[in-house]
Amino acid sequence: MSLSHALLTSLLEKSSSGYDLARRFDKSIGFFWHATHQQIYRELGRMETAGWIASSIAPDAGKTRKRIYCVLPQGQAELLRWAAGPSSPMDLRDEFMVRLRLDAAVGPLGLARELQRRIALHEEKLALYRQIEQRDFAAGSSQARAALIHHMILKKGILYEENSIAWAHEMLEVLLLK
Amino acid sequence: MSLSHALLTSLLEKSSSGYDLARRFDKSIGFFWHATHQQIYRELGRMETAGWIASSIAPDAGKTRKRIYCVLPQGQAELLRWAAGPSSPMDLRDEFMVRLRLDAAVGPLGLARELQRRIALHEEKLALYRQIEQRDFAAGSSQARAALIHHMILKKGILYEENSIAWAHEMLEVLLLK
DNA sequence: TGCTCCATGTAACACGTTACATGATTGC
DNA sequence: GCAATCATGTAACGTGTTACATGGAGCA
Repeated sequence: MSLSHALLTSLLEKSSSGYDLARRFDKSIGFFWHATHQQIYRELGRMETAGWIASSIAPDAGKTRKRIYCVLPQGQAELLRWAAGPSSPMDLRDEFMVRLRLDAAVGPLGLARELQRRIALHEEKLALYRQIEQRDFAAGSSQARAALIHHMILKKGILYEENSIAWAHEMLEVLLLK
Repeated sequence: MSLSHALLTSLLEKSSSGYDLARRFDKSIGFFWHATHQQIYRELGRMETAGWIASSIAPDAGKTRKRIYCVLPQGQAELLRWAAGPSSPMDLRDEFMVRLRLDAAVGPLGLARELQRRIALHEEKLALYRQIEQRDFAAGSSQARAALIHHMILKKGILYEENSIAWAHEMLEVLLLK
């Protein structure tokens, strides 16, 4: 939808190379927005052409091609312009729901195993999020606006995982009924 | 990801024209998987070429081009093959989270209004889902396996909306702090 | 020497969105 | 006759995925 704006925001937080950006992205915004390195390099190229960002050879480049990207005033203006517009709520495109409908239509497909695998994945993510929460947002510490917002974003993820696990357990009972 | 399998499943539930499929899709699987009619016609063409489905002129076509698609044994086999594989859990790609990070980075952007708009959207959807629940899955009625599954899918949507609304209210407080 | 990680890229293709176009049917 | 809806399609473009390729740096 607007990967470019997500990348711009990440670059605004910290100028970095495409590679670093890819890794940071995976560990922050990437929790709810995955992007491959190919997408990222393509977008960086476009944004540089558009004059939103500029690149320079990294101080620690040596003989490598490493370059650092930073946001130009034009890029920042574009971000603010974008942020003022409406945002469409995400849709929950979940393959597993289709499989469930198929199961309902043609009879038991033995989806319980797959559902249990998914529960394990959700629990892994939840554990990770809670670990981050304890590390970065210790209970009782007074928090600045920015920290509060980051905490709320993380909480969104935590709620989603908890929600998914609870639902999956109930679903499992239905699948195991007979 | 596998729109084709979602469409196949929908066609298996009921053979229909591309247009009807698009409308039914929007009102069932489409609650958590939107597709435009262009995507649907394209996929139908591909699946017919692949021998998964067959089309015939609709009985009520008159002078129109209306055609009915139905799933062939090959298509059904493909569905079962697909259903046996692993399904990747969906990612929560939400633009608004990026806006929040931007707000945290550069200062208040006045996102409260937009958040309130989103709360209203979530509440609309929730009301719709609950209405469907009352209509199709009346409390206390004994339910067959298929109905139980459909009910659980709907519940997934209901939980998600409730979840989103609760989170959004908490988020709103943070945004309105100062 | 060979392995892994850092760092960037090309190419091809699949999937999703938007705009535009066409013609029949239905209801006012 | 006109508008809305039914029904299907083309074209162009933007986004996302997968496979493959290149070369430097650090380490055993």
